[in-house]
Amino acid sequence: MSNSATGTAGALHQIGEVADQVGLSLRTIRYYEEVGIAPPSGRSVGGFRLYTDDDIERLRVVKSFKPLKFTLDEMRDLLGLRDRFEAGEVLTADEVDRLGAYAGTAADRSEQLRDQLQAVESLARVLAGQAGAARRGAVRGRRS
Amino acid sequence: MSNSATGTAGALHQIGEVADQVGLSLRTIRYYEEVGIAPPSGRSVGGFRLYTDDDIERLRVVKSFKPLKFTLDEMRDLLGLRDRFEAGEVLTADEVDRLGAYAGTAADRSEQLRDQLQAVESLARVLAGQAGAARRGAVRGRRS
DNA sequence: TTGCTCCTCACGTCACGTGAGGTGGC
DNA sequence: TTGCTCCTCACGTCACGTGAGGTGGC
Repeated sequence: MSNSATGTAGALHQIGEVADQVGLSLRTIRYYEEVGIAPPSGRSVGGFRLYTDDDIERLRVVKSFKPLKFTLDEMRDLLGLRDRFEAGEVLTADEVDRLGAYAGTAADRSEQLRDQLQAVESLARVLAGQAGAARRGAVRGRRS
Repeated sequence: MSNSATGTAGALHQIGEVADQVGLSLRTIRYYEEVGIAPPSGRSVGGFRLYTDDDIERLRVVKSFKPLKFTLDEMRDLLGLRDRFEAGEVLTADEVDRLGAYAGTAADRSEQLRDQLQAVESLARVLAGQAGAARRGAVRGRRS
C-alpha cells in the first residue's frame, strides 16, 4: 500500500495522471475545481491536488455529459442533487423536479445527438470517398 | 413563382426562416457569414440576407459537424476544399492530404462520440431511475 | 543537485449571447 | 401607419488555452 496515511481510501492521484486517465487537460480539471464541479478530495503538504478514484469517476461523468451541452452551473447542480440522493437524503419537491428535468433533458439531447451522429457519419463516408477521388484526380492531373 | 427575378435559382429565404428550419440562432448564422463559412448568396435592396436552398443545406452541414469539434477555421477550409472538388477542380497534393485528414478525423471523432453517447445514455437512464426513486422518497418523506 | 511535475496569477481566444438604436417591407 | 423582421455595432460570457514566474518531491 503506497498510501498508508489515507487508510482505506485507496490510492491518491496527481493531476497529470488524472488528466491522462480521463482525457481532460490540466487546465480543464483545475477549472472544474474552480467552479466547484469536481474538486480533488485533498492536497499534498506542498499544495499538489490529490484525486481519489471517486474523484476521477466524477470527472469521467462530467466529460461524458459534455456532448449534451449542459452548462457547468447545471452540471454542478445536477451532480450535487445526485450526491445528496445517493447519500440517502430526502430531496425537496423542487429538487426532485430539477433532477427529473435534467434526466429528461439528457434523454432528449441524447436522442437528438444520436440522429446528428448518424448524419455526420454518413457525411464522413462521403468525404472519405471524395478524398479518395480527389487523390486519384490529383494523380491523373500530374500525369497528363 | 415568388422570385421571378432569380430565374431558376429557386426561392430565397430570410434569416429568420432559415434559423427556424436549421435550428441555429440568428447570431450564429450571422457569425458564420462573418467568418466566411456560410455566407448568404445575396442581399435584398434593403440589406436583408437572402439564403438559397443550397445555402441552407450548407448551414445544416456545419451544424451537423459541430459535435465533432472542428474549429470554424477548419470547417471553412474543409468546406472550401469540398466545394472546389465538387466544382471539378483538381486539388494540389497538399489539399488532397488535408481533405483526407479531415475525413479521417471526422471518422475517428464520430466513433469516439458514439462510445461517449452510449455511456451518457446509460447514465441518463440511471438518472431517470434516481429521479423516480427520489420522487417516491420525497412523497414518503412528506407522509411520515 | 537535477528534472519533471506541479502551483498560482492573469491575459487571450473561440463561438457565440445580448442588448441598443435604427431601418425594411408586406 | 402599424408591427414584425431585419440591420449593424459593441460589450459580455462561457469554457477553457497559454504563457510567466515560481516551487514540490522522488
